[in-house]
Amino acid sequence: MSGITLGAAHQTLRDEVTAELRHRILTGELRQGERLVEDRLAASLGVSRNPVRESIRVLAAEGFVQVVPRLGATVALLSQEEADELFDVRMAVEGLAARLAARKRSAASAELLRTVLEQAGEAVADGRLEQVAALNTAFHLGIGEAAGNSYLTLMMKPMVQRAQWIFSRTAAARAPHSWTEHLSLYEAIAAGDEDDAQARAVAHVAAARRSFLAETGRTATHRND
Amino acid sequence: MSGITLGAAHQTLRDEVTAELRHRILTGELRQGERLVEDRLAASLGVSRNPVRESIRVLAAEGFVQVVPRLGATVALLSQEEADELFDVRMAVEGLAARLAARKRSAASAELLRTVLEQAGEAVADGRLEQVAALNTAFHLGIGEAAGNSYLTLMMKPMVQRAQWIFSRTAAARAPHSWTEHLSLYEAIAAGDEDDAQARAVAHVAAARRSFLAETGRTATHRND
DNA sequence: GTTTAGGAGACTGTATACAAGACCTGACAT
DNA sequence: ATGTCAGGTCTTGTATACAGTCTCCTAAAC
Repeated sequence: MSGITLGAAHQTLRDEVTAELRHRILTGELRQGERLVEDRLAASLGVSRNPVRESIRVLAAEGFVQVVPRLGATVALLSQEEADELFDVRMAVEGLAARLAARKRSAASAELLRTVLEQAGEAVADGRLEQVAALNTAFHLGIGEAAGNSYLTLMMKPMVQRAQWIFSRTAAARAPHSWTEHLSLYEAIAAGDEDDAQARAVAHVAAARRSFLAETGRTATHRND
Repeated sequence: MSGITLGAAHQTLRDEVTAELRHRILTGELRQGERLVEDRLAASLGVSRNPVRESIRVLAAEGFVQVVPRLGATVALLSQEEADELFDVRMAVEGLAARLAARKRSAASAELLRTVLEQAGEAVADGRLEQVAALNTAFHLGIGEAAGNSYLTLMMKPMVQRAQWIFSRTAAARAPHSWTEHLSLYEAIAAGDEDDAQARAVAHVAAARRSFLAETGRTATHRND
């Protein structure tokens, strides 16, 4: 009955399947545009089609999968334009998250972010790229949590994962630089400086965008006036 | 085999069920915290449990439903705090949408928005409140479309519907005023003035928040510095 | 009177079965 | 050579069946 052996923190097969499929998409094991055939996935995961179907619906709502009735599901296509579009949204949303986090200044959240920063420092030093990516996601989501806005949190989870998806395609060369920015963003939040926190979050995403555009070798068609 | 008779634009029962459940939640026919028992819903809709289950997963990802493994699904609770939180997110996201829409200035989108404004004027005059609400949603989503950012569009759909959900609980007294704001927002977008468009969108949401807080009789604990 | 074991009922989670639509192939007609 | 039509195969959509878990009620024990 098994075949998946992941976190084991989940209580239902459905959740494991969702996590596993999301993982396969994020890591590129399932490539963009690839067809998701329920039978095959069910067999490869050792479950029936039902959990798979429900997972696919969730992933579709999160934007990782595109479903066309009666034609099936495919891994969403993430064109350069769509990837670029995501940065616009992230600047707005993560900027807000940073501002609210700075406003709230929760001690527990600060503690969490500090821990993530610490672990990330080690992971970067050791060159554990996969873990760096995971910690990056954790940091951004941690800010979302710190904002203390439940809907924002709900929205940010797929958004940040989607961003990670984009970056998994490009090299992690920017990682050290990125964590410097994270640190100063954390400090702005901990200091309670809303404007500074928002500005740093926006700048961080903007820097990521520039890096992304540079690595993918595209000239910015984006109007930046 | 039927029981639902809605738009008929859908191709699968699952989509109809999702739309119907969402509708029942938005209209309050399914009340907050109410348990969603799969058997009962399936029977009441004349379908089997499968489409219902998949719908519930989608609605959970959209934030309308809360699912606890093995305990079942309930209509999400929308506390005053959470409702208030939503306004923060909307200001950020809809502000961005308005800015991008102004940047893009698509003729087709302008046409759509104009049509919605026109119909809304009539609906308000005739006092067709339900249609006013639907047109309100259409207008906001139309701006999302006009922004030409696919991820933003994906995100805005549940967000705007959630906002409508909140307002369905309060009187529609603000409607005429709201549509005046919509008009000027449309004009700013059509004129291509990004800053103005964003500002008007943010102001519109802020006005809605004030109205909401006033109607629900809460003093703003929100720090507005 | 309070507490706790146990069992019936209700509901969710998962699997399997069946129905219907979409696609591909190849033969046949034009 | 192109088109199109029939049949078969593959896949999705929906229904049904079964297993496991939670809840709640009852009754016995202290």
